[in-house]
Amino acid sequence: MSEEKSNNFIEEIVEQDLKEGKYKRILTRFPPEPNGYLHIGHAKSICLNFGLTMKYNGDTNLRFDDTNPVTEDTEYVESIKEDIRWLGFSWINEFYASDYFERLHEFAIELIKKGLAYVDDSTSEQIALEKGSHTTPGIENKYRSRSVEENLQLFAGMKNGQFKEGEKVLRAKINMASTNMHMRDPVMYRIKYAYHHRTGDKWCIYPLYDFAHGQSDSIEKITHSVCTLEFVPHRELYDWYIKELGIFPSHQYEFARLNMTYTVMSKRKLLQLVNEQFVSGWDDPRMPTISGLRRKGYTPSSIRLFCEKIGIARRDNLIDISLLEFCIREELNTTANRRMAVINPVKLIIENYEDGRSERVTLENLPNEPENVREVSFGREIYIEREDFMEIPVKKWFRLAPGQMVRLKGAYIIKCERIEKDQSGEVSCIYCSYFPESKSGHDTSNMKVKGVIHWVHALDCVPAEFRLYSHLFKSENPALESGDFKDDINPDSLIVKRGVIENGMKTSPYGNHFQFLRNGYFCVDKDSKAENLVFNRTVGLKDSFVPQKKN
RNA sequence: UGAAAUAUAGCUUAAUGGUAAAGCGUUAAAUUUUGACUUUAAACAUGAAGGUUCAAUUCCUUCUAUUUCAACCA
Repeated sequence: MSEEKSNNFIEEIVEQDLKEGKYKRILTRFPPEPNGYLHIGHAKSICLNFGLTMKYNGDTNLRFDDTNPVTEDTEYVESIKEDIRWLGFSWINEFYASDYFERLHEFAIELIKKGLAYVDDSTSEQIALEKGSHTTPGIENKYRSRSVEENLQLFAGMKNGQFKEGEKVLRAKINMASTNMHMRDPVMYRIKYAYHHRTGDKWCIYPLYDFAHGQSDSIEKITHSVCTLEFVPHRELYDWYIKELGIFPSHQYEFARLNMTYTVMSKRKLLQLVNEQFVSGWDDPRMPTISGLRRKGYTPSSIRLFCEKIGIARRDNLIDISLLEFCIREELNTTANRRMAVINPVKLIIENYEDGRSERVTLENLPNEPENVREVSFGREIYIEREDFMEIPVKKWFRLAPGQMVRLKGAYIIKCERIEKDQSGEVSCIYCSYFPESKSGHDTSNMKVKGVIHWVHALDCVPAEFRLYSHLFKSENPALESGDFKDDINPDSLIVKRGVIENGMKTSPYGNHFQFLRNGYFCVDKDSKAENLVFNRTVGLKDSFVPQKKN
């Protein structure tokens, strides 16, 4: 009974290749650079790469693209592995581009010997200048015609530390007039006296992305090397190295990267938000990182569902963040236990309810599971949400207002008799009467009320901190804003509230998900302690109530 | 003044040389002890111009718009 889902264009290619017998088995790879945390855009790529080989019975390698020792770190390696596992995927091999430094070095020598690579003594500025522009071809410099022997000798010198950083590079000899800038004698190796997180001080020359990625794919015999659209112009070079080296022909296919409203996806910008402390860290719940979403209360399956829903194509896109929110609501609606929490409390006293009396009322943990219940304490003094009372109600106001009646969820119908205000004019207490025969489950009152509100017994509750998150940025596409993207940060992206919650929540461990009735889905934050419960709002409930103008 | 990629409802993704489909979002209504969920309904699309054709969103040409490309980053 599964609904037909059409293949995306990469699945079409894979099916075709399999059908034609081009490959017996496919192999993909996920190639992160360990210089930052994974974000929801990476999740799209992960779901694609691993999803492809799950669907077509192949394997996926995890390969760290660690060719730039100055920005990379093992902290990132560990977080990346954790995030992929958490998303529910497992790789068959864990590889590192640095595993291939020896091989890559041999490849470079091979190209020098073929007369296809040369050592250039120019400065980076000179090289950039000689590259020309989109409209003018580049020019060939004097080092381009060095002999094979000289190149071999100089490259050995580079490797052996005879030159300073920036003094020399190894370049491929391709075509300085190509319309593709990447083919104008791209740099293959540069000198860097930097400690590498895996190879230590063994090397002082490091290959660039283009000279490492395709060959790494080839060494691993990757059949389908999937990446994002910015790499389209690199494909010609990717193919060139593979062809000239005569190695296994991996193929590159590109899809459009994910963009999402009200957030940024560039690692550079995310790093800036962390470093400049606009957020508390990579796992701040406002970050679009996997770890941030996890802390905010997103589940692996909700993220996978999201990735499935956004699809794979080649056109630029800006996904509405409401789709992500839909995916987590849909799941949590069926799995998250209901609890009552009052985030912005105001006291309510039921004057005709005997002082000192209390009783237990029964509430469902999950709708549609009538057996699955808990008991909650009820009494004369309770807290309700400040927003559930309006002194001068708007039209179609179903909640509490002077003289108006409402049901307390799972308990009685009450009627607002009068209110009390403090010096500042704010409501400090709401006085009500209740109808004893209206008790939930035993209601003989025959009364009908439109509104049902949640509440917490004042004598049997615990204080709690609620962290209410909203969009990190004010505009839909912060990347498009001119000037500093940080000026667009939403000052209200985190609002901390102190309220109360029904008793019995003290021992909920980190990560547990709840629906706080009428307030939204929340999870226990890692900062939560028995003395100070902390809940993160994962996402609010849909709210179709739009206040009309006052009556 | 270059090259490449892309263009289907508000967003995302389908499909087809012959009635353009779905999810999200939006708007109504029903239901409801969560103004949630659920159910029902509604509105909204093939960038433009030519050409081939009985018939073009699909094929061809041109135009326009958007994105990407000149790091010793990936």
